[in-house]
Amino acid sequence: MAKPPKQNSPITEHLAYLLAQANREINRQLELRLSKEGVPVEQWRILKVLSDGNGHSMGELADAVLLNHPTLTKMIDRMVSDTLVYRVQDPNDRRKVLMFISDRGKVLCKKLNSLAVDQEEHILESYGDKSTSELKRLLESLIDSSN
Amino acid sequence: MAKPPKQNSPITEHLAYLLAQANREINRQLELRLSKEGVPVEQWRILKVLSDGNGHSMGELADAVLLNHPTLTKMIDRMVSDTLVYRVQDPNDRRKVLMFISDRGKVLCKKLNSLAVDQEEHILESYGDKSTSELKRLLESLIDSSN
DNA sequence: CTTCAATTCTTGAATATTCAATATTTTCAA
DNA sequence: TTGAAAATATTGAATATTCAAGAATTGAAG
Repeated sequence: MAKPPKQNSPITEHLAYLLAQANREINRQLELRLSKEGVPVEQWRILKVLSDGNGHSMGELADAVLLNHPTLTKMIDRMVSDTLVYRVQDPNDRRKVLMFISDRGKVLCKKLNSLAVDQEEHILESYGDKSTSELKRLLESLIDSSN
Repeated sequence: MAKPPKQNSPITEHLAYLLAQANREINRQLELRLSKEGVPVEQWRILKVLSDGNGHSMGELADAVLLNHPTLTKMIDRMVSDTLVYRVQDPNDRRKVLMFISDRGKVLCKKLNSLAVDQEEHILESYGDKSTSELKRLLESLIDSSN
């Protein structure tokens, strides 16, 4: 018996495409809210990571906020100008720079957090509690299995 | 009774972050494979959409491949130089440009498809059949509910 | 018909990102 | 202890993306 003709799946069925599409849409919505404070999503991520009050090296930060090093350096330059964060040389390893959040940064971060929470709540409403937590679980496990 | 203190969820728990992280990782893997043919992911998407043989307008394409118009125009310029695609003015609406895939584009697209299929199979292996289809389902539904 | 608004695509300037190279410091082997 | 290799962050040039404006065409109201 002949093989069935291998139908060429449209791009919309690829996992990579669905992820890109969903990411784009959710990110667009988040951007929209954060733009109320004139802050790009990446800066919110940076502030959020630093808001534990500890110093974080640039490399650590770059991993955490999904930016590569040079891009992060330049974004941090802007944030330092805006006095949202500041640099301190790591006394234990002087190759490293430790980043800290400023008081002004903390205030801004709180505002941004509540804008972001707004969005999460909006998603919960339209998409459902159960779907959301299931989706999160699956995404975490996908990320795990990719390492 | 006092409310429990609202603990500030770390960024890694936000849906927007998980999506960005998963997208980044899967995209990185796909890029790696497609780089064997020296083609960026977006160009593969373009070729794949055009490989139905029909003409697609720039606006339609931009939506389909998740690029904004000027970025797409410039990428298409490159692909025209490489004779992978070509432009035809839409006879029914001369504001529009219809994009078509060339024979050379078709040949390349086939090679790229098999590289992409490799990746999907790799994901299926490490992540599982069931999780994958469930994740796809949830992503589709999230995208739906966002419109 | 004519005109004005809307649609579609492209262009050029401003901005952002990336790659490769550099500077500094640490690590570790000889 | 010295010197080479690795790790960390930044810089500058090359590249890519985005925003705002422009050109061409269509649609539609008066």
